[in-house]
Parts: sequence; C-alpha cells; structure tokens
Amino acid sequence: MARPRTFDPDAALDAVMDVFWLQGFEATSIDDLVRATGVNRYSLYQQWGDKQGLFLAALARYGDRVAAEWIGRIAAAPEPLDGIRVAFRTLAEAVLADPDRRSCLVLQTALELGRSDPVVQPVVRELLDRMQGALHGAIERAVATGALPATTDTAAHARHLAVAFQAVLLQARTGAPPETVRDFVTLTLSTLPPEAP
Amino acid sequence: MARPRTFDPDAALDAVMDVFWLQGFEATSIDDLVRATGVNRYSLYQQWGDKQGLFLAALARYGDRVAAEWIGRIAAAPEPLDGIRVAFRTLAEAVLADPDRRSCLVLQTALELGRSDPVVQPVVRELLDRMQGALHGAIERAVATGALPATTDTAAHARHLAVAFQAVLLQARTGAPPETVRDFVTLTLSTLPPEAP
DNA sequence: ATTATTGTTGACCAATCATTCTGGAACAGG
DNA sequence: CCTGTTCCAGAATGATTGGTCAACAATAAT
Repeated sequence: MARPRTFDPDAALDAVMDVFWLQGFEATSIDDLVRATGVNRYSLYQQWGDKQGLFLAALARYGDRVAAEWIGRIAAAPEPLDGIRVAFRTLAEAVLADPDRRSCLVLQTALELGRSDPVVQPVVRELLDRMQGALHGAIERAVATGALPATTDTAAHARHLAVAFQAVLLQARTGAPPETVRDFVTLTLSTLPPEAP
Repeated sequence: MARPRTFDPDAALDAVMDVFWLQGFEATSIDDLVRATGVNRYSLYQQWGDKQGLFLAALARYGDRVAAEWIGRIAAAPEPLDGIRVAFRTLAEAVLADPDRRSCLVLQTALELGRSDPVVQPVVRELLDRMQGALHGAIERAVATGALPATTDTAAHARHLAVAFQAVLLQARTGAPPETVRDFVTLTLSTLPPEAP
C-alpha cells in the first residue's frame, strides 16, 4: 500500500561503484551519482543513508565482484605457481589496456581514506588481507606439491607478492609505460622458480 | 621604497610542503596553509599566484630536498649494489618509523592529480624518472664493475626497482605491518645477486 | 615631513558541497 | 472511489571552498 520504487537499487549501486572507482570518494559529488544512476538525490539518501553509506555499499560490491574474481582466479588454479604467474600477467595487461587507468577501488580507497576514516579502514584492510591470503594459500599448495622447496618462507613470499600486486595496480594510476609494468612483473615473478617450458 | 615583507617565503614554503605532504592537494585548504605558515591568505596569493602555484612550488621544493636526498644516496654509493640495498632498507625503516605514514609527496601527487592535472603531471613524471635514472645508473655501474653479469638487462632491473621503491612508499599509506614491508624489500632485493658477507 | 609604493588585514564573493525540506504524484487496501 | 503510505522532484540550507577587495600600515626616497 505504497508507491513502488521506480529504480533498481542493484543497478544503481553498480553505477555508483563505477563512479567511485573512476573518481574516488572526495572527487565524487552526490550530483555525479544522481547523474550516473538516474536516481533522485533524496532516494539515494533514503536507500543508503549518506555518502559514506553509499560508498561502503559500493566498496562491498567491488569486493564481491571485482576483487573476488582475482582472488578466485588464484585460489582455483590447478597448478598454484602457474595461477600466480597468469594472474600477474593478466593483471598487467588489464592495467595497460584500461583507457581510464583506474587501478583498484580498494587500493585507491586505502590511499584516500586509509588514514582518516575509521569505518572504511577495516573494510579495506580485510580486502587486502584476503588477497594476501589467497596468495599464501597458493604458495603453500606449491610447497605441498613440491613445486617450491619445503624450506620456503611461505608467508614472506605471500607478503611480497601481495605488495607487488598492489604495485602493478599503482602503475595504472601513475600512468607508467608498458615496459615498466611488464618488466616489473617479470622480475617479481623471478623470485619464484623458473616455469617449466 | 616600500614596506618590507614580514614573513620568510622560504620558511613558509617549507611549512606549505609539510601540509601538502601530510594531507594531499585536495584535502588541504588555503586556511590550513594560513594556519601552518602564519602568513595571511592574500600574501600567499601574492607570492605564489594560486593554490596550484603554491603546490607546484612545494612540489619543486620536495624534489630538491627530499627526493634529491634519496637519489643522491643511490648515485653516490661507492659500491652501487650496496647503495641500492642500503637505500631500500633505509626507506623501509623510515616508512615504518614515521608515525604519520606519509609516504612520498611525489607518489601521492601522481595518484591524486596524475590523471587530471596536465600541469602537475609532467613534473611528477620527471621526478619519478629521475629516481629510475639513478637506479639505472647504479645498475650500469654494477655491470661495469662486474658485480652484475654483462648480459644483465639493466633497464628492466631499473624499472623493477623503481616500481618497488614506490611500492614500499605505498605501504606507508596502506598502513601495512612491518613484516610486510621488510619481506617485500628482502624479496625484491633477491632479484640482485646475493651480497658478500 | 611628505609621498609613492608595497605589504598586511579581515571582510567579502561566488561557487560548490552534503544534506534536508516541501509539495505533489503514484500506488494498494478498503 | 477514497485514503494512507511511500516515492519522487527540485528548491532550499548551511557550511566550506578558492579567490578577491578596499582600507590601512610600514617603509624609503625625496
């Protein structure tokens, strides 16, 4: 017994995520979101509370959609080291192919709000940790299958690769040339044993 | 035959640089700079034009002071590979010791304004290239002294290390734990030959 | 001492921001 | 067909932003 919504919250949130991803939190105004979603200001407020609520929802969606895809790609690889190598090379090419050089919403958020916003902070850290966890899992599997020696410091390698993953995404924003991104990936992967031919 | 300035532009610019370094461009208001320098708004405008002019001056000063110190440290090392290793380890500890986790003004600017501001963009790129050039020089000296094999792809190593340098600074902003920063540096340096005992 | 010149000051301006209010429109149950 | 309830649209609000102005103060040359 009430007027039904004329917009789809799910589709609207996708549009919101895209705008935040492209522009960041501060640089995005509510007007931008109104334009991008086609939804009225007040309706956005009624649905998600305020700008921060809207952002947290978009960040969660990013985690579920984009971040989860990379994590899954690493976790599901039949041969763990190959999975890592493929992930890094795919990421590098994706970064170079994106005309907007938009990096990663999580990383961007860590840089923009990581020190100031106590609500967003743990969400970001959790997502970054999830990536590192996926890498750690793959490396431990590699040790288990004998692809890496039993003496390997798996945690150290996971940390190194997690930071390197962020570094590749960082190059999207700095606008680094293709050779830089590719050479970085190549030498990063050289800390793993050489791949079979 | 005119009233003399009552503030020291040099000292004021140092204070401006600090504020921009800590907060970034957008998050810093002119009021913040007035408070930090003790100089009146209009005097700031008369001296440096506008907010962007003020920022460019602060960025140039950062390049002359902070960035040049790191570059010099790498370029001046008697044994080039040792210079690189020391620089990375010193950077890691500096990042971890800074209570403000403020990373690097150049990198931060690249992330914040790199895609939008066509004036700031080349300044940033030039500073980043200067760091990469210093690393390239050190690696070529290492090849010349035989510390690295003659077949080494010196440009690729320079690019890898330059990105890795940025990655360490990035960890300042993401608030990564000490093990992460240290393990990343250790494994990054493992792409160079092991150091003499 | 006068005066030309520059520095300083706090008020002021227009634009933009996130957020809220108001007045009407669209639906569902009776 | 009502009527209670929810939704929508644009205007309004108050704070903050970067930037400017006009009045006043301090100096050095005359």
